[in-house]
Amino acid sequence: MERPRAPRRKSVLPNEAVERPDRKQAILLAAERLFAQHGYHGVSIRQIADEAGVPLALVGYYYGQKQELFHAIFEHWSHTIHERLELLAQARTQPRDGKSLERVVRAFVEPVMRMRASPEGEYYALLVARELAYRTPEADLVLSDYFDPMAHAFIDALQEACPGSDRAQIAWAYQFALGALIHHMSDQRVERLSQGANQPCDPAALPQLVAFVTAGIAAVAGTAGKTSPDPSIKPSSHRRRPA
Amino acid sequence: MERPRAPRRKSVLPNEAVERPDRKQAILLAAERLFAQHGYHGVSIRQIADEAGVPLALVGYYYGQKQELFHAIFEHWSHTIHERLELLAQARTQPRDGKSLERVVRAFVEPVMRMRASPEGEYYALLVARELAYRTPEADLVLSDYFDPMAHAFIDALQEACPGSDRAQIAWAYQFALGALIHHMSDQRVERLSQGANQPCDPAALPQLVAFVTAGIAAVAGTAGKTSPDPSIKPSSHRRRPA
DNA sequence: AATATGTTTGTACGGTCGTTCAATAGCCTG
DNA sequence: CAGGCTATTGAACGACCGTACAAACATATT
Repeated sequence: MERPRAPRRKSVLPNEAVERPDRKQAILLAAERLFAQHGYHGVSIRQIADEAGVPLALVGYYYGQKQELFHAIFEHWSHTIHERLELLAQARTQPRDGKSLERVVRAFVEPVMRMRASPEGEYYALLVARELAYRTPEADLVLSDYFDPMAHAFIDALQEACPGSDRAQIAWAYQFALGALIHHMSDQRVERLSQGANQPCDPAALPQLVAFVTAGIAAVAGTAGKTSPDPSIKPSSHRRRPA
Repeated sequence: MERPRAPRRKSVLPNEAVERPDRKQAILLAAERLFAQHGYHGVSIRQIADEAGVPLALVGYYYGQKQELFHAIFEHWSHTIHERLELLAQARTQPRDGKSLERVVRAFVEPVMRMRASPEGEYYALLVARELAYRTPEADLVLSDYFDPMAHAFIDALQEACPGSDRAQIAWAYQFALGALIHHMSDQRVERLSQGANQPCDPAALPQLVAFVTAGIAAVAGTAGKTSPDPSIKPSSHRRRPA
């Protein structure tokens, strides 16, 4: 009855040098690339099989239904989420000072930017950016399984770094920050709009994004940009003050 | 040969009180809603026809190919882009002062937020948020036709409001700001993540988003948050300075 | 009444979709 | 060699897809 979902790859290894190509992973990579480029409904299993260079039926053999193949992509990258959480935990152990907020923001932004180094990471980032915007129950499931815990951890850390801030406000700020990050990952217009000055994958964008998000969150949290233990700066009201 | 694309609605009106429902617009509204919810490839023409309460063939009669129907949605809302550009032009006539940047940001954010008042506007905003992330040639065409001119106008205005700023940096900042806005329009997780405190359409989010984007752009532009003619605040270096 | 023009429909074509299944091939264990 | 297990394959199923078309209908003009 049950489909042999995850066939083990040679429990003992007699002649590993045969170098049989890993067709299962080839399917996953092809699916990742195509889903990222054209969306879930824009890609057929036949296209995925062709892209991976395997016969059609092999896709179903390894991953079952189309939706399970889609889910397997996120499962395959789930370790990156744990890495982000570890980095966040490290940032949280640092002593509270004026740079706490920026440290949390860096833990939020930098791992994602690093992912773009490899083409597969680029495709995965694009996939996340695309499917986060959907409101289907399927996407919602992936979201709550993989991304909601991380979001809560970041919101908590941001609130810690912005003393006296309201959690609801921080939740708004997190939404805006996530939007800036996600759209940066998927946007290609910046080259056109900057008249060729900016490249979509330019690493020079990282400090700009960190500065943008840090200042934005600080503004929403009602601080003047720096926080806590420095009493020489008073946030006056809780909106920035013009001249 | 030619398909009668836009049949005129009663050149003379003999008995207007017959109240024949506008089926053509019903199709457009249904397409808008379904495309926004499930994406272009996730919706069939038959679903659209059912949702609109018209027979299948009527969709093709009025709008031709599926892609033309999709394009018609953006054409239907193109007036909102002109309104945003007018609002921006108004903001640009104001005298240059410390609030110039915030005025431009408001012209950028407020019309979009107002669109959410009506359900159709909500769907259109969702549709834009979804299709902007795509990299298909079709989406790119819609983008460059309708949204690139507006983006250039806003980048110019932002640079004006941030004296001494680099246009390439402003282009990055615009990308981040657009991401924050777009994701705010399409996100529904904020209710979960704020533990019920924030509603997706809460008008209270507007000042938060304005504050976030204004401070973020100012930070990227290298100013301390306020700009120009006030010499009492010096931007020190071009990164915010911690305690 | 006859005609012209635009609107509405049922129906059907060829094609692609996701999924399934029986059959084959390779390999390790008896 | 026989057996059991996994991997692999081609072919086919029913369902749905986008599109087209000719007939029926309504309305205004001749």
